[in-house]
Amino acid sequence: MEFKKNIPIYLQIMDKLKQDISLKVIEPGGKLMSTRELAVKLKVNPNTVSRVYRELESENIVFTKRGMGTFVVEDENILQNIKNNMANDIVVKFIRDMSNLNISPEEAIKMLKEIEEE
Amino acid sequence: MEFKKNIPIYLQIMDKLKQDISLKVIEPGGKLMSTRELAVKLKVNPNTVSRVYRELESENIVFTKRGMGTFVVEDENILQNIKNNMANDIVVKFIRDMSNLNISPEEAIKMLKEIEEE
Amino acid sequence: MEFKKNIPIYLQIMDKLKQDISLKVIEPGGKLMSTRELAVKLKVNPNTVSRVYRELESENIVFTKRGMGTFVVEDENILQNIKNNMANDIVVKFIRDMSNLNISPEEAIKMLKEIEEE
Amino acid sequence: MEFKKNIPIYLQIMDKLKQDISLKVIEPGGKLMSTRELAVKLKVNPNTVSRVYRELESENIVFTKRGMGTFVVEDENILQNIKNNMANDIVVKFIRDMSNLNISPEEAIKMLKEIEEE
DNA sequence: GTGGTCTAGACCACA
DNA sequence: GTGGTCTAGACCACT
Repeated sequence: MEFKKNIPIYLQIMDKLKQDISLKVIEPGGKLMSTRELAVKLKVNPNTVSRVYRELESENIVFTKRGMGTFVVEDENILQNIKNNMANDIVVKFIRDMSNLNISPEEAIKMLKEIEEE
Repeated sequence: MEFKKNIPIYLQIMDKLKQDISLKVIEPGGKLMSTRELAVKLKVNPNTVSRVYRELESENIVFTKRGMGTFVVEDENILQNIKNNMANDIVVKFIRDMSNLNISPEEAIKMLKEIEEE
Repeated sequence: MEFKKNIPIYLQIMDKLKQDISLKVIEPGGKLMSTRELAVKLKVNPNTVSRVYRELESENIVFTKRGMGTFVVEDENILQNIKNNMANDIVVKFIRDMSNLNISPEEAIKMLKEIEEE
Repeated sequence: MEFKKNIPIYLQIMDKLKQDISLKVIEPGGKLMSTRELAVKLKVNPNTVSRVYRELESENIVFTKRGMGTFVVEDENILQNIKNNMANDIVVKFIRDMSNLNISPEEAIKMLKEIEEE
């Protein structure tokens, strides 16, 4: 995994994990890699992974069992919502950004189709 | 103008000015407010505005005449491009963000239309 | 290092670093001194060094790893080009300056040889 | 006459006048345009031209007769030297700049010839 | 400890 | 009055 320059690494890792969870690459209730293990794999500082897990926990996406590791929650609804919320946020932001440029949603959709075809 | 917390103020001012320029709120060849004037208006430090003007100049959107002020370039093509580039960046980022969530452009467009109707 | 009066300090530091990098006094991929460290050494404000690093980054000569420091790029081609560009700029300026005085390149070269022998 | 961006206008005008004087476009003892006249012609602020004349006077290249105007000195030696001094300064600076890049005068001359041929 | 940003306030050259 | 540079010192996010 390569990291983009202008976005905090911990956020990039968080997003990747959220994707994996929402797409069930990691099963509900499944165990995440240990912070140390993941840090080695991604070549980042263990503190950075710690922060990722801490933030995911505060979003109720994972939980920690002392001495056991970190696990994905089993509540299907929560998992269901992760993807929806992320997508919704992105779409809303997109509409706002375009309207700031005086570009209507219809025009925006037209641009989307054009760029998609390239 | 109120500033978001997570984005550097100078970038937010830059974006606002780019919008104003691309929408011709500020005429091609027109003069921007002086650094001090804009700083007072936005309640930021003159240095921050200075940086904005410097970066806009390095993007060839404005130019400065020593002791005279800072002006929008007169080249219509460049101005045309500002808006296009900004819009393009937004659309590309949108497609990328959605595809990271395993959402196809078609689905994305569907969501766009739904949210628009709300 | 002593600074000339008429040239911005940050430009003088930039040029010195470019020299050091192009002459491989600082290795490709190597780490620059931290902003604070260099600021102390040169007896300038950390902000001034910060600006130097920012501008070098915008010229793709160095890059920064968040919280880690600032590093010389590893692309040998880019490094090759720094020296060539700097030298080329100097030569072109020289020719232009001399021709403004109605001195042909041939005469210029003659003067060069004379002065060199002194 | 168009002005370069990074060099003070008054210096650019000074250099142009020195050239004209050293190349005898303006005769020894001849009269310069009035500050006002030159300012209009160059589309610059009269203060700027004033400064040019003041600096030229302090270099003993011109002198002012109250109510009469500004004139080029008649001393041929001084005029002779203007060109030589300017050229010499340029050559010395060139050698210094190149040696900073670890480029010997011989290599510098080779580059000069190459660029000249382009 | 690292760079990034920001404020406050100063001085300068230029027009 | 204009932008450009610099210092001093602070706070922040990231590693």
